[in-house]
Amino acid sequence: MNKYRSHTCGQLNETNIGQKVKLSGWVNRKRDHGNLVFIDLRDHYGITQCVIQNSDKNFGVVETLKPEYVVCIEGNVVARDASVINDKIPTGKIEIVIEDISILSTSETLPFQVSVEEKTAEDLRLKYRYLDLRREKLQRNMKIRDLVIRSMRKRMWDLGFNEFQTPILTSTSPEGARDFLVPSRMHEGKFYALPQAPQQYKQLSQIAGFDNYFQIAPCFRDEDTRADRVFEFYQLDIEMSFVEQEDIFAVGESVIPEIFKEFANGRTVDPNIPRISYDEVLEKYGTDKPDLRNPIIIKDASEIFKDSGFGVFASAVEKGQVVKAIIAPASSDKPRSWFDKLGEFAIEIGLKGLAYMVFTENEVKGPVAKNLDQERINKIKELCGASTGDSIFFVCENLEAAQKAAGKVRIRLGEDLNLIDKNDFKFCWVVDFPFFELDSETGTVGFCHNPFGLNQGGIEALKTQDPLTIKAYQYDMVCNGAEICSGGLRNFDQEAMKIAFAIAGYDEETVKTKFSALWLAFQYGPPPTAGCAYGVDRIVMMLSDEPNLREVILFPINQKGQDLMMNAPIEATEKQLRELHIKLRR
RNA sequence: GGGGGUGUAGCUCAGUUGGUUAGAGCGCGUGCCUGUCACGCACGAGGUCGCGGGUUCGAGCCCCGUCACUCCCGCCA
Repeated sequence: MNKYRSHTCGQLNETNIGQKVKLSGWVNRKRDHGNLVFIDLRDHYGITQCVIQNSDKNFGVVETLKPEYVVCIEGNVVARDASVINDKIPTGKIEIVIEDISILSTSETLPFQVSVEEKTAEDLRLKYRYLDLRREKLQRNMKIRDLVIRSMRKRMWDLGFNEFQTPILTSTSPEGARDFLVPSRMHEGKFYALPQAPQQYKQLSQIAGFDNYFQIAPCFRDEDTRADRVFEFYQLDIEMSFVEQEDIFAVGESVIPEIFKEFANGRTVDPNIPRISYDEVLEKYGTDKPDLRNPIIIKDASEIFKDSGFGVFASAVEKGQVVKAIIAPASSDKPRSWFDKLGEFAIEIGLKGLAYMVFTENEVKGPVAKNLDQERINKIKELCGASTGDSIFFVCENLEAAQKAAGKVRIRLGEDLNLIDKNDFKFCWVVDFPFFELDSETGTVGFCHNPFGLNQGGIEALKTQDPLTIKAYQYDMVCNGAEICSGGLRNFDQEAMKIAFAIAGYDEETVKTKFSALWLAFQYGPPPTAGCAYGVDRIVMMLSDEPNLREVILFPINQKGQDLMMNAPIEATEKQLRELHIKLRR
């Protein structure tokens, strides 16, 4: 028995009755009955009730205890009388009769209660994060985080992958997010960058011949935060050699959905993981990260409205716009106000309004139906698979805007009509992302994703096709409407790269300097490689059923990127700045 | 950079149409209580109503400005 404990606070049960034990932990609660005091002693593992009578020599000490004092208690494990058994905790059948107690440390009055799971202001929780972490929910979440990461590593190792650590102090990368820069002391005027991802390193590891690489890799991006986006986060980063797209999928599918199953805790995991093209998800779900739990599928009704009596849509279609139809199952009995609210929602998301028709028992109601002949109404009904009791909403815009808006309406209807099973996980791979995209500000063509990605159709496509129609071997894994993985096959043909970079507006010299390491390495026998990266924090967030990343990160920053506990960021001293050759502009 | 929400006791919140001394639960303090487990009972302390200005006989409440936190858009290959 060590000085502090023989058992933990979650360990003792009937089998220990009669034993003399030693426990250490925090005073979760004290219930003082005057001549009888109960202490709920808490540690990471659980809570054990300790009791003392006024006849005992230590009674006075126990009476002075306050919440969150740390104490060491020695005593006998005794059975609780049947009438006072606590079924809520595993140790509820026994209690410790205190024979000796020492106070290891004391606590001031708390800024918020640890033993009560009550809503607490975010900044207060973050300032006293170590107190917040003592609470049951965060203890549980951090435990899940550990187990998930442990499971990831084990599964990757079992598949024959090696984990390597890539540098944190590295070089800035020209494309992508804003970098965090670290000034160099030894090289005046030069800066390191923290990695947005180990992208180039992992490709170089494959050029180095390490066939299967993975890493639980820290990544840093200096972009505004969100509930599901923070400055620093972890990826399960993967790169493989001599593989095709399906090989990457096979690895992902034998790791990620399996981990979801492992931590499902009563929830279900759909074993079917469809591959859906980028074009198709936009058409059917109006987003590149569809929530497949939502059964609504968007349909294109442009042809039906062409030359129809519904003038607004007919003329819009004539001008090249499209009409998207979104079915709202079993909604015909919704009050007028429900339809009005959806109209307001439509305006919020930038639409002029939301047309709809309602299929009731005897008639078709709603603003669209009045101006449409029966044949067209039937066609729409058939198109959407609608029947009596359903309604259909219509969005009319140019293609991209219509898809996006219809996607938002689809999500809204899914929530409103309670169509989503919150206890289910549904995955899919979104494949065939575009290789190039039009920069909305400059109007020029640029890379859609990794500039070293492989395009479909090879050099031939690069030379002959309209760049914006070229697809990439680029894919995302999506779960319940959240992107949890992104990856692609890599280009390893330097000739093709030159052409691709030229289309994106880079001359060879620029590529050579900006991506010097990869560019040089590609001259020395690069293998075909592919990879992807899974968002570890997001996966833990989903498995913990939390809406915010801060709930699954040990010491998170706030929305403004400050660590309220450590007080970061903070001004540097004159000496530090001098050493770093930095002069502040005031 | 833009939009929404919130800000009242240590914590979570209520506060009516602008009207007396701003309330509740928890926590905290004191006392009582031998079977509680969110113990109970009694008493008590505790307030720059985020901050600044304005309207008014009178502002927690109305108006203007500002700050903090949070959610979203932009941004995030």
